[in-house]
Amino acid sequence: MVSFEDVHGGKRSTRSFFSSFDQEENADDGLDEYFNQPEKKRRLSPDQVRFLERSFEVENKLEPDRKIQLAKDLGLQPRQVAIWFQNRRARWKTKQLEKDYQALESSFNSLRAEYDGLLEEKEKLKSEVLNLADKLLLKQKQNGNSEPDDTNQNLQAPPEGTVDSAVACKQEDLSSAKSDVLDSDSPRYVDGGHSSLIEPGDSSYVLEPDQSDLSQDEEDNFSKKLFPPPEYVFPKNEDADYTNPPSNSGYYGFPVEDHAFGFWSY
DNA sequence: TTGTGTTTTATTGCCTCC
DNA sequence: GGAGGCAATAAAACACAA
Repeated sequence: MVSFEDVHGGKRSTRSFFSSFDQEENADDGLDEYFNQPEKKRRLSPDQVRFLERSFEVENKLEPDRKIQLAKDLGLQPRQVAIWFQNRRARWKTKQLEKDYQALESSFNSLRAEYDGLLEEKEKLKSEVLNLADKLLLKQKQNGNSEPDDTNQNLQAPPEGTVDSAVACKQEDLSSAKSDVLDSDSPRYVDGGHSSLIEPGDSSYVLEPDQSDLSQDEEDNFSKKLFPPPEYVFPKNEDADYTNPPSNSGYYGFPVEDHAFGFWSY
């Protein structure tokens, strides 16, 4: 049992919401004023908040018995305790969403860098192929052989699109690699939520394929793979429930290191 | 002191579960 | 149908720059 009767400090009062008049405002002249004016909100004292925080760390849901006991210990109304826990869970969830967003953002950024590198490599290889084809043609002309035989034909520059198809295959690998990363590192959302994180029109939607090189079909496939629909990015996972903050009763829904509660600072 | 942005406490309305 | 949870929101309390 912890008493918070004497923790009032400074401007703050730790009186319970509906019992405040029984302390310093219980004089006759104060009663009328008390009942005629709507009660002002009063912040909890730092000690009360600390106590509630510790309790929240132990278990973020509030059973009726525990609520009553906490209210007794803190000199608050049970309803105030319930409200505090409700708001605290909401803050916890917001914080978790921020963390999730940051994780996804950094994953996206690294994939974008990888993609840019591959694009660059693709251009290099492409020009190398063209260069070699030119050399080959030149050699053939020098040999005075205006009609290349079958062997030489095989060495000629590839028909338009061949190189890009090869590159497209690479890009396919990249996009599957991307989904692999998201599969393994990203949190799962039961309802496929968070799909708005990366959307066309969003300022973060900057990753654009080199479409000039792709046929229409390839373009379609490419963008589908690079920007899969939300359910592809966040496959359903029965094990995850991101709607529920951690509780001691079992599943947390987030990686273990996210559940230390230590991140919450006041 | 005052204007403004942020945080905290509390309410409301809807939903789900028993 | 009641209890309890959540999202959205209001409003008081607080922090802080100008």
